Amino acid sequence: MFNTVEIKDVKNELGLLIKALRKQRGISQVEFAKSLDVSRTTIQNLEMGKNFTVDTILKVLKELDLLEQFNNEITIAKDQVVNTKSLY
Amino acid sequence: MFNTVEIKDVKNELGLLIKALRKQRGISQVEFAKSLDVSRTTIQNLEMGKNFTVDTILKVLKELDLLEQFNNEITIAKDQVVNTKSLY
DNA sequence: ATAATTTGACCATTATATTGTTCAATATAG
DNA sequence: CTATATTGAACAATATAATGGTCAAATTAT
Repeated sequence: MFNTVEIKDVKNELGLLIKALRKQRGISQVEFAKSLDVSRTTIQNLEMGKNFTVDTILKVLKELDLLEQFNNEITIAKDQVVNTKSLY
Repeated sequence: MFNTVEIKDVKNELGLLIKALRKQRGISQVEFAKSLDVSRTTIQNLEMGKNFTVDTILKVLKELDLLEQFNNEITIAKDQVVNTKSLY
């Protein structure tokens, strides 16, 4: 009835997205790892849905030129929450 | 000239966003930590811009009822990349 | 004002992410 | 087809995130 998404599933989807973006650039895990200055094991775990740190995913976003956009979105979201005093 | 966003800055902004969302709910770090089944130290580090794992941030999103939406967005993004064969 | 709560900081221990490596299976190139 | 490159898996060692605790400063309530 209620389709509750599991954290495990989200990590799997996230891994598949990163893998797809990497393949889109036509580079191997080894090359990708080098450009992020992390080990291939880290990339592999990330793509296979294992747990990992925000540092790793942010390095990925930076390499894919998505870091600035991501930062803008969370900054805007933050400012909205901060500046919106509840009226009740 | 080029305003390059640092990973450190993004973690800071992310921490401030989580903190703002928690305050919006009017709950303390202790209460928030309990509802996520993590320690207060983890919440504090997260809010103070330290490094943390995706498991932690996904627990936050789940508690804030944002996990399903986040999952949808990355799934759609993934499918777009996978199904878009380059025409060149 | 004081009392109570919350938060930032620090510390030691435990849990686990990261690293570097090897190997077999798979995919890609020749 | 064969040769090469890539990937998934497993492992031990290292780095570091998570935990549980204390304390002082700051915030909030009374």
